[in-house]
Amino acid sequence: MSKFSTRLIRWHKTNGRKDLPWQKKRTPYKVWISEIMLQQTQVSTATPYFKRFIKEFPNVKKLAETNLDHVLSHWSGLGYYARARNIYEAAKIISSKHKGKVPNSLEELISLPGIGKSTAGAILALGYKKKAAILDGNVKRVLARHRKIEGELSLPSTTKNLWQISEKLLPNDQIDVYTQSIMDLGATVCTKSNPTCEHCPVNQDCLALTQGLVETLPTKSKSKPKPIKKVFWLIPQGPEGDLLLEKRNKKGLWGGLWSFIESEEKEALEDEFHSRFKTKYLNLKRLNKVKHNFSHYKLEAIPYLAELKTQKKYKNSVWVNPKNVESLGLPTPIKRTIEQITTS
DNA sequence: CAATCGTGGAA
DNA sequence: TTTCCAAGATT
Repeated sequence: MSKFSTRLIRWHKTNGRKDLPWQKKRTPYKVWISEIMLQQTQVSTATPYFKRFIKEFPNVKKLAETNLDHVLSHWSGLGYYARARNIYEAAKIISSKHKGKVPNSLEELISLPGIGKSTAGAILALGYKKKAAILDGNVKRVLARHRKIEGELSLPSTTKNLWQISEKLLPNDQIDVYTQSIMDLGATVCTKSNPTCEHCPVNQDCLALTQGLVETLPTKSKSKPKPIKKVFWLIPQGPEGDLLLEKRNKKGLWGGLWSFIESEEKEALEDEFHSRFKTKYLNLKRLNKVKHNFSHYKLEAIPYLAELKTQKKYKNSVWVNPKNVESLGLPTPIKRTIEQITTS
């Protein structure tokens, strides 16, 4: 039986994915952008975002020369917006300290914001064909099954163990093909549910398959119930129908994106309104409740449209035509609420 | 170490 | 309908 890596590389020639948008004219820059977009994100979701992003920011220089709002507008709807903030900050660092060239060492890559050990490994292996290990969700699942690693995935000890295995399996040649192959195997064969082990190139010595543990590995920790957060949104509307959005703090949820005035108490929201606008709204219209699931809590928002006689300028705020918000970085529930307004 | 940080699709 | 989780990093 040939080596694990040899079998994977061979399997990739006929079964691997080779036409993903970031695989065409592959460059370290494209590998970097795609790896960030694909963090905790499925290929089908990231694909249209990647195409748009590369078209707008074809290289590090273009990215470094723009502004954060512009970057966020191209990330709107993709989630985990710290990734966009970090990508922009990293681009400026690469531009100023690395002459616009994506670094090719593990230490330099990891020192950049948003790039951890796995993403750095992917950039090295796929972008520079340098021997480096990755450990994403796919690889964790493949290795946990193949080597029968029964510890909970969330435990640092398990992660450490899997890193060692991942590094030990690396081939000396065709590291780029191998890296792509093990990800493809996890994505298409060694899937979390209904894996097709009969098509697996390393099924001969897979301990999970031999011992009937494929369905139970990797071991996942039981998740806690998500709390529900209830908020009210206030949406000032000018006489022409424009809406007032305000920029959220750079840190935290939806950092740097445009959102509505928010409070957990409706009274506090009205107080906020009076202190800021020094006027009474003509009408207060309750819109449909908005439900949204985050990774760590559930949000229920009740939006109120507050019609104003005039629209003045306010700090960190912008009046926008609700039919023309494409250029703004908007969280998905905010975008949906605006659509609710335009179609009502 | 545990919590935080989005979203859409699959089951 | 609800739960789970997908090419993780940061604090």
